[in-house]
Formats: sequence, structure tokens, C-alpha cells
Amino acid sequence: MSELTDDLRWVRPPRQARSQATLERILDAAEALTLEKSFDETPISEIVRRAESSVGAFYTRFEDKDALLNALYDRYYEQAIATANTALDPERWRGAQIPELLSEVVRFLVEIYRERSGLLRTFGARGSVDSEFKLRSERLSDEVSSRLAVLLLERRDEIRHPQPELGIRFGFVIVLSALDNAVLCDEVRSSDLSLSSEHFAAELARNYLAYLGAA
Amino acid sequence: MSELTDDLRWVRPPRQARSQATLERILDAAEALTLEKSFDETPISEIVRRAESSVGAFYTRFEDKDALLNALYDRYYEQAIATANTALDPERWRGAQIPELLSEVVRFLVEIYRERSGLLRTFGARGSVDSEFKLRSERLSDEVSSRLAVLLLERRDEIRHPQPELGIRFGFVIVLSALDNAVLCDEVRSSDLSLSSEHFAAELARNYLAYLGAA
DNA sequence: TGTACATCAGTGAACGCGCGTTCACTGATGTAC
DNA sequence: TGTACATCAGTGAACGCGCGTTCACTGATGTAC
Repeated sequence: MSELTDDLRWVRPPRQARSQATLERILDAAEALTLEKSFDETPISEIVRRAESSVGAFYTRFEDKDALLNALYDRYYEQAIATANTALDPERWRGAQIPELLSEVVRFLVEIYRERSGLLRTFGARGSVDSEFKLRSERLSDEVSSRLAVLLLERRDEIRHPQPELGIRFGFVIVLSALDNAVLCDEVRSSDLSLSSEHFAAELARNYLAYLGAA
Repeated sequence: MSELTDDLRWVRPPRQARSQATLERILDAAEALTLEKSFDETPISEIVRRAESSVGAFYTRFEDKDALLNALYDRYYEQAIATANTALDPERWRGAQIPELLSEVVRFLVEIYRERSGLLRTFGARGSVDSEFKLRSERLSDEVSSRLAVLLLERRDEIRHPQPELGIRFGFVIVLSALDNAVLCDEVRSSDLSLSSEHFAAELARNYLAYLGAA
């Protein structure tokens, strides 16, 4: 429903299976190219070449180049929300304490940031220039933050931060900031320190736990 | 000395006071414009108009537009190092304990990030696309991190993190990541939470202290 | 089941705008004697 | 102290490249009867 509405906003809906496939190839090609250079530096001609499509076909699906970026974001958003819903399902964590929970969640986030580093860098770059886009992309982290907050507030007695709700939100923003920053480096190599992903995730989780006073 | 060498790399040295003044007006104009839009979106023509100079004058100082960005960074680097040297002078903090020290330092960083948000956003955007530039800009945070590490290691007994040196470095990276991220929003409004600068600084310091185990 | 027609999908050459860069020129400053 | 000349600094119109976008056209798919 909202998926349909969103899609209509950025892509002209395909009417045939053929054009649906073309659309997906274009999205995939564009996402793949985010690993090589910035979105701005990637001409449409290159995207469609990699997608084995053509410039004209591009414009039958998209209003302009901007719409492609937004469509990429929409696709990522849907996937991320779905993932968050299963990963942060309260059932799944029944009986777990905060340290275990946050260690797992942070480890998982690190993995996602690694897999999608190109996309996330692209969204970050765009957000730093286009405040409307920035707001849209913050909706995603707000959603995830809310789901996490539910889990943590069920364990409120483990938290010593004077304002648990604030601590949860702020601590999560910090975790995402660190990840965003790490993603700017080739491979998640945790900025100037040379930590493995595992070690990076462990220290990041330690940071969040210590800040919440839940260690 | 190194200032001269660096300068020579990015700007053709002025021989007359007049051209020195022009150079500074161009740098100032470019920095001022970083508050309005991204560097890429700001044409040279607009920069020189604001500097009350001309396109030709620009090219007698700079090889190309890129050199201007690098010159802006060099200027910022010099200033930042000088500031760090006085702000983190061990004499200045004699007798202070870690909580006081870090609270002040973080507060100070927040202030700087607010004042120079346009520049820092510009450097961040460039760093996310140009890994050589990213390396150069990491040199600055490494330098500051080292000076801070000296102060904190003098107070090693206050730190409960199992690897104090690592904790200091990593915690500082996290603080800078959060600041970088905050700077992307109009005014430092601490991401999606609406905290005042003071409150933001306080929570960020709390985070660092808790992570180090020095609270 | 075939035929006619409408709509969808795709092609790629050509267009045009924006902006970085060049260049031919004028004026200002410094230097030699 | 003045004059001649060299170099530095500045001007802004014109150029040209890259890339987003358009468009006239061909081919594929769906639909009506």
C-alpha cells in the first residue's frame, strides 16, 4: 500500500514483466556502481550500460536521475524495515539480557553496513546536501531506534542511565554515526584504528552498554 | 616551513600584498559559501563574485578548483593544530581529573564544529569520495587524538577500560563521528533528538567517560 | 484462431545547459641604472 | 629622483567538455471482435 504510493512517487510503474525486469536491472546496476564511485560521478549512460539497457529505457521508468536515487532509497528502506521487524521481534529476545542483546544487534548492524557500504555512503552524501532527503533517511533510523527502544525498555531495570529513554535514543544515534563514519573508509576498518569487524563491533557494543550503564 | 611547502603545493605564492589580500578574500568567500551549498554546487564565478575578485585572478592563484578546496583544508589544519596545542597543553590541565577534562574538551569541540560546520561538512563530503583527501583529513584527528592521549594516559589510573590506549583512541573517533554526523544537520541539533548544544555535549562526554570507565 | 490496432518498451543519436578553464589584453608594482 | 622595462595581478568574454534529457523512430506485447 504505502509501498505502492512510494513507488509511484519515484518510478513510473512497469506494466509488463519485461519492463519490471529492466527496472530491477537498472536499480541493481546503480547500487553496484555505488561501490566504485559517487552517484554524481556516475553517468546514466554508465548505469544503463551495466544494466544492459539504454538511456531511453531509463527515462521511461524514471522522471530524472534524482528519481533513481530515491527509488534506491525506497527499496533499501523496505528491506531494512523488514529486516528490523524480524531481527528485533521481542519474541526472539525473550529471556535475553541487555549485554547479549546489544552485542548481537551491533554485530548485525556492522555486517549490514559492510554489505551495503556503497549505498549507505551514497545516501549519506546526498543527505549532507539535501535536507529533505536527510529527513527521509532519518525516518529509517527512527523506526529502527523505536523497535530497539521497546526491547530495551522492557529491561529498564538493567539501565543505570538517569534517563533511559534518552540514553537509548542517543546511544543508538552514536552507534549509527560511528558506522556511517566507518563506512566512508574502504571496507569497514573502523576509521584510523585497524580493528577487525568483530573487534570494532565489540568495542562499539561496549561503548553503548557503558553509556547506558548496562554492562 | 611545512606551511610554506604545503602552501606551494596548492596555491601559487603571492608576490605582492595585493594578491595576498585577494587570496584571503577568495578563501574567506569560499568558506562562507560552504554554509549555503555544497562545494560542487558552488561555481567559481560565485566565489569570486563574493570575494570581489574575478575568475582570471582566481586562476593566477590556483591551479584549478580542486586546489582551492585543498588550500581551505590547509588553512583549517594550521588553525586547528595551533588551537589543539594550546587547548591540550598539559600545563593547562595540571590537577584536573578526567571527567572535568573530557567535559571541557567535548564542549569545546562542539563549539568548533558549530562555528565551522560548513567547512567540516565540505571536508566530509570530499573525504567520502576522495580517499586521498580522506587520509589527509584523518591526519588532523590523529594529531589531536595523540595530544589528548597524552593527557589521559597521565591519568591512566582513572581508566577502567581494559586497554586504555585503544579506549582513548576509539572513544575519540566515536566522539568525532557523532560530531561529524551532527554537523550534517542544520545547526548542531544532535541528529533526530532535539538537544541543546550544551546537553548534546554533556551526553557525548558522558558517553566517552562511561566507555573509558572513568566516570 | 486470426487479424487490426493501441499501448508499452526500448533505442541511441542529437541537443543544450552549466561550469571549469583559457586567453588576449589592461593596469599596477617593483627594479635597474 | 626619474625613466625604462620586466614581472605581477587582474579582467571578463569566449571556449569546450561532460552529461542529463529529449525525441523520432522501431519492435514487442496486449486486446477487441
